[in-house]
Amino acid sequence: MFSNSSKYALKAVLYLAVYSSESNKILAKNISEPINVPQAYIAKLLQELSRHNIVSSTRGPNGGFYINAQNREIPLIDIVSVIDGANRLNSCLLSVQNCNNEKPCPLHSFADPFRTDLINNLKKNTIGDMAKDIESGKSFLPL
Amino acid sequence: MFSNSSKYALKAVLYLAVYSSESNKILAKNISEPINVPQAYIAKLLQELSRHNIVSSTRGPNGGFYINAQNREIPLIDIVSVIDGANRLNSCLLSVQNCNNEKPCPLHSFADPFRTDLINNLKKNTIGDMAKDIESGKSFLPL
DNA sequence: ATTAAAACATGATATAAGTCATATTTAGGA
DNA sequence: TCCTAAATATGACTTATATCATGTTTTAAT
Repeated sequence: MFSNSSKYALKAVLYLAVYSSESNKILAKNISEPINVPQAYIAKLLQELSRHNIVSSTRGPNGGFYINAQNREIPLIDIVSVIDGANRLNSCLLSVQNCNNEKPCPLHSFADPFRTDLINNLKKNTIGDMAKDIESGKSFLPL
Repeated sequence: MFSNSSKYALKAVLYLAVYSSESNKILAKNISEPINVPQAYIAKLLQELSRHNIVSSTRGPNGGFYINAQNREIPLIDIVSVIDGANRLNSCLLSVQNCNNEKPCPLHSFADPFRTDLINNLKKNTIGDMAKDIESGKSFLPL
């Protein structure tokens, strides 16, 4: 579904959304441990997200990564799109070229409502929305 | 979601279910073209499925692969399990260890009902069921 | 029996995904 | 202004997945 990289990126961004701010930046190496992802790897992913203005960062002493008000409004789908490419989620379960409701592959009816709904949720829900869920105890971040 | 190998395997099995029989075996190289999969690769996958009694085969002249009545009753999930392993479908969207309804990850509610549904469908529907759908024009096999 | 056609088994190669390491650039504080 | 802490950029390495190739065994027909 998602690549490992996207999963890591989502976790890291949500961690930042909950625990960081403009006045409380977090180092890549300090994100690594709580979300259980190798630090060099998460650093690389955060750099990529930073380049696309999905997370914020400053270099030098007291620098680090953080989520600002503007980042908070970004929908989750953008994270996945940057890391995995925009159309990874669009392909049919059997990777049949023109699989659609008119000419469905044999598994189309099992999967299509699922994927459509998932994509809509990823478009609708922002980083900030998810952070609120975590803060209110509706959902949990590992570990 | 599925690996390419599983997708190929599913396509090949469904192709056999529609076009083969005990008296009409099909060569690996003749499956390759209609389902758009390299022939050496599909041969390997069919051998694996044959070892697990999901497809039938006989060697020698007039041999080939085919689906018999017993194979026809096998649920689709078995194909995926043999190729991808049993628990690939079970993991949460973020690969959070103990993600469940009590302690859901932030994306749990987006994905869980659908994954459950997909798995149930793969368990419930057999190779024969899918073949019927194709034969009755309810669904289509590439190309 | 001999031969040929096919699956079967095994391993080699290629490509992509994931992980790690190092050097460079930027920014703040002494 | 100089030093240090951090992100950034780049590339090397590792592992998993996908693909290809070759030799071996089984089966049926002659």
